[in-house]
Amino acid sequence: MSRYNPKEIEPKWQAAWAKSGISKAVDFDAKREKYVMLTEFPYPSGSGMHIGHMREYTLGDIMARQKRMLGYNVLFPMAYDAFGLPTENYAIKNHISPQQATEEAVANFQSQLESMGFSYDWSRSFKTTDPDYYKWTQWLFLRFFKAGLAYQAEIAVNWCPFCKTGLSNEEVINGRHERCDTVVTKKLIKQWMLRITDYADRLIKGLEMVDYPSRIADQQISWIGKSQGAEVSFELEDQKDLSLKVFTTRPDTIYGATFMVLAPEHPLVEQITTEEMKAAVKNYLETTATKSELERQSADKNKSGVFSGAYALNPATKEKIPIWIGEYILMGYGTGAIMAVPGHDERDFEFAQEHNLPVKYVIQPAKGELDTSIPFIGEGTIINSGSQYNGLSSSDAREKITADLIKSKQANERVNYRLHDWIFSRQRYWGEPIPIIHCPKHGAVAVNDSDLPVLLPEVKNYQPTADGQSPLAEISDWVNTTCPTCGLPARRETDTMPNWAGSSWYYLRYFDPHNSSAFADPEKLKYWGSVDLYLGGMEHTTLHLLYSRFWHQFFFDQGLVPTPEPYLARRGQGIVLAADGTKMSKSKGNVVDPKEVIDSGYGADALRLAITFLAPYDQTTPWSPETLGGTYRFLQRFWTLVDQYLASAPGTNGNPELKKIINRVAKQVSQDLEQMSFNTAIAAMMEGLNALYKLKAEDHFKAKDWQWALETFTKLLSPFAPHISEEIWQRLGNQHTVLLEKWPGYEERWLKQDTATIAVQINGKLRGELSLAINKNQDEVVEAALSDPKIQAYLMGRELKRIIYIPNKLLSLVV
RNA sequence: GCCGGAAUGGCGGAAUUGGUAUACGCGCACGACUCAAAAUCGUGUUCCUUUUAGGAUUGAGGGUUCAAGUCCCUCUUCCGGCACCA
Repeated sequence: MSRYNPKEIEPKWQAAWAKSGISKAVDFDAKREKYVMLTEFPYPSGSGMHIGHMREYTLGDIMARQKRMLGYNVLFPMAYDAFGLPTENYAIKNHISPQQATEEAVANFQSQLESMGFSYDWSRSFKTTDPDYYKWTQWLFLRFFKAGLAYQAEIAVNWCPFCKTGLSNEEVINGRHERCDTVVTKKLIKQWMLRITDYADRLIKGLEMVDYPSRIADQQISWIGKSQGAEVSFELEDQKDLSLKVFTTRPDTIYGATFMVLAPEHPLVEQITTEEMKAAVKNYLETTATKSELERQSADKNKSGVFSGAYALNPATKEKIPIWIGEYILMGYGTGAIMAVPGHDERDFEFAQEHNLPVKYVIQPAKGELDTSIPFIGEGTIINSGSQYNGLSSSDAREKITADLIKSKQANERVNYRLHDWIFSRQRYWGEPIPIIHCPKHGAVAVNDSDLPVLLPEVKNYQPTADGQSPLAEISDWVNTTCPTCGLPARRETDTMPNWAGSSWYYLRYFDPHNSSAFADPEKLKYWGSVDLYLGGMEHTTLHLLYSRFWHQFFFDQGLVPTPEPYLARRGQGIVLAADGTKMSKSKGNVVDPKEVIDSGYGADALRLAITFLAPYDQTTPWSPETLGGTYRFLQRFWTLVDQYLASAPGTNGNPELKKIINRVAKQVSQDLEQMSFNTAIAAMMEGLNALYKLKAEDHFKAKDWQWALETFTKLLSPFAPHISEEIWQRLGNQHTVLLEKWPGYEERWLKQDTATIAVQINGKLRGELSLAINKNQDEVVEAALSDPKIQAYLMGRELKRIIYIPNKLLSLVV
């Protein structure tokens, strides 16, 4: 009798698999179908990974392993996304270099991943910080630059005072930097930008050709925030040479525009403010400027404002309307100015009340009275708007008024996006240098492709500076260079790329990780194509996932990749919370370290099963150590059953029950894996094992199919718990690995039952059960039911009105 | 406020898409083994009652149907995303 001891068998098989290279993907393999399975590559931070991170990797590993058994040429790689703020901040805190911090973290991550037994093709691994890799990140950036999609602009960016760097909109969550939780301020700096807004429509449309869950697609669509409307010009009363452009989705309400509001940062504020109002406006601008983004958003949505003293002319009514300045108008959206229609917009209504401005209603609800104590937001019938529009429905009026304004050249159709261009520079050390040289004569010039990579110099001092300059600016022998165009002295760009740069194209590098003459060989790009299944966190939906789709679509347009979308299917796993239902975090001390679980004796297999069995993969669930006990017991029970079998004499009898049990499990597990219903697949195996135990208690391994049954069960278990499966497979007398065995099919003939349990309902209530031979017809079943004394009692003296029979399942009698 | 998702035993969760609600696991109870405990094995476990039986039950209320966790209407709560976006 042997004991199940994961500590002994797991390291043994991990070493054996590494040696035999069973996880290697084969380029251009013609024999088998290919399958590209990706899980997001991790950011190697100092604190290591907890079991929550392992959920994604475990699920990916199960899928990859099963696809191999189904005969696919599986590409299942892993790499490290090592540039970026957390590593750098960690290095600063611990007084080590980011290079060293990265190396240590990667070593730790690697050993964590290996201890889980994941079947990655490690020969395709890399770090985004490898010069061989970021050479191509820089090269790809220059494609954007040469296509005019990377440009410099001086804008007020989100500035993290802790990390001392500018951030993209996507990195600011509730007014805070998503990496360090510091409240973000605004700072005016010259930034590199990527024109992601050029791809806004494509990013929405592209979702139609991929299989993403609706919550992911919806989130991207609402982040892009497309809205259709018109840009209307308002003339200024005293300065006829100037006009004020506003964006509106409701041109039908233009007759109700009784004032205008500009964002405090609007460029026209200074020009239009009258002498008398100068002091008040100046005062107002100063107060709003000191507020952080968070304060400005959360200050009870107040409707503060100041009158500029100037007036505009409403193009529809030709009336003179006052121009105000208010912080509820955002410079970053539309034109940074609005026509205020207090009768039909809640915010404008509040502003009008606050500052005693007139309210005019131009739409009447189709039903009921107009309530003039609140704004009316809905659709209805036009009133007070000139004879050509009055009486029209508001939607018809919207079209007609827009058309008329366009005809008189007072408006244009316009589509607005909430998405902004991607702020792409960081004033930090630990990132890819932006491969640009600033020449006094030629401006920003691309580094020659042949001079790539622009190596990140190793320096002693890499702390961020408060003045908005990257620490690279202080390294004069690196900064000073010559212009690639004219050879005159010039300066290197000192900003670096955000950590989203390297991750925007890494999946392409897996296809050809060691190529030194191209980011990937076009033939390999063609062979591997797109990622078939991409598993990752929901938190990346509007960050990495959106960014990398944008890069890919641009590459497609440039002819660099053969596919229009990078990821054919995306699935997002749910978060594993701590046992108390809160988020696992190092500061709370509730993090569960996979290594500790493994070393405590449960082993990787039981942990893999527990993570998977916990709940549906896409559901956020608290971790439960008790589940781990359950999955360990399950493995142990399987081990013991095999052990008992090996100690028994070879069987000779036939027993179809074995065929039935195993076929049932094979069917359930196969179907569940197809639908990624991992938890029920494990439940099916547990049920199967229970049934095997019951059978064993009856026949004591006398049946001759036990060898086949146990082997098949091992195959089914192997994607989930590979170590124990491999060990048992060998103990059952097999020489070669179980991991490349053919995935077990199932035969329907074994799944057929010879008796059916038929539920009998009377007036919708369950009143009895009949155990009958299968496929009886309705009359036979009714007859059987009527002869059942229990059912007779219920039918006594009542008339049978209706009979509904669902074959082999249910008989419903209505009396 | 808007857009998604969810609510099922003491707990995590099943339910072939309208057909026997509570699979599987945890926990708990009892029993076996043991000097004892742990481990292991076996049995039971939705709730209520007047317990050879009956009744109720999938967040609440209504509806459709022979039949509803599943479909329709109204509402509550929770989670995620967006949010002064004109």
